[in-house]
Amino acid sequence: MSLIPNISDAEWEVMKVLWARSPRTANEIIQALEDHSEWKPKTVRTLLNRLVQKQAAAFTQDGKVYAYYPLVSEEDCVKTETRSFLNRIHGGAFKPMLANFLREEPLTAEEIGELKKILDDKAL
Amino acid sequence: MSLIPNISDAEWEVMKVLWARSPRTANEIIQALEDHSEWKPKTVRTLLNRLVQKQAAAFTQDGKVYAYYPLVSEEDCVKTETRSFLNRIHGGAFKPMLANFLREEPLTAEEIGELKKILDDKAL
DNA sequence: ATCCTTGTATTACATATGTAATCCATTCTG
DNA sequence: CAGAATGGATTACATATGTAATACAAGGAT
Repeated sequence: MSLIPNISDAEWEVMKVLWARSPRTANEIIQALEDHSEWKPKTVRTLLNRLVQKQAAAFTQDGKVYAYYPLVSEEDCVKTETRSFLNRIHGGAFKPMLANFLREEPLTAEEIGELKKILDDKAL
Repeated sequence: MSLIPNISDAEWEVMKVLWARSPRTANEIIQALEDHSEWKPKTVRTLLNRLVQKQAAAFTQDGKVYAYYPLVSEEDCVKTETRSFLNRIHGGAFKPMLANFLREEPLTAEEIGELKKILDDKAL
């Protein structure tokens, strides 16, 4: 039942890069993050180290260079985070949150259709 | 555009008590929390102080006793937290998260019906 | 062989958070 | 009035997190 470690906001950004493609060297990851963040290379390296410590990621060594890859799947992490979000905010109840957000969020007709289809499938 | 302060997990529990009914004295809040937490009274007082500092709550003084009340609405906080959750986990996109969870979560037929109704209303 | 470069390892430091304990002032009790 | 109890104010302390800088070691350049 592989426990998913807590992954902080900043770490999550790094994981997203790893999930998108891996393994990747530290420099590749730094590059990938330079686009949508202001992080200094050293910062990204710190985050990578922490992810390794937490066993959310690992690396293989090629010469002196490390290539990182995720140890936990995005799907599992998303599930874990969502569950903890639900527990925190909505006392664990899924439906109220959903109802709330279905009302709040702008959705296209098409999206609404897709969601209804999912519900239909589920109702079987 | 009243900014919602960051409210930590522990603080959120306290806010829930305030949202449920307020104003309440520190002792009443401590009592209310004793049921579903292991917190020592001093811990709850610390959390109350932090919430006041963050301007998420305030108190009126009656003699030596403080009665606390929320300064931010549950609805606004839930919205803020959910948005930040979506940004963090799903890159801001609502529908994928929803689709994911509609599939994962156990929902009763009745709940599915309600959700579909919300979607129908929304489709208009 | 030495110096520079580059990647990694170690260290830094402020703020947030969880979880209280101690200090202080005021009020109740005897 | 003196001591105890009670409630608030201040202080504590470890871990997490954001955000790096500095130290070190191995390999390439001269």
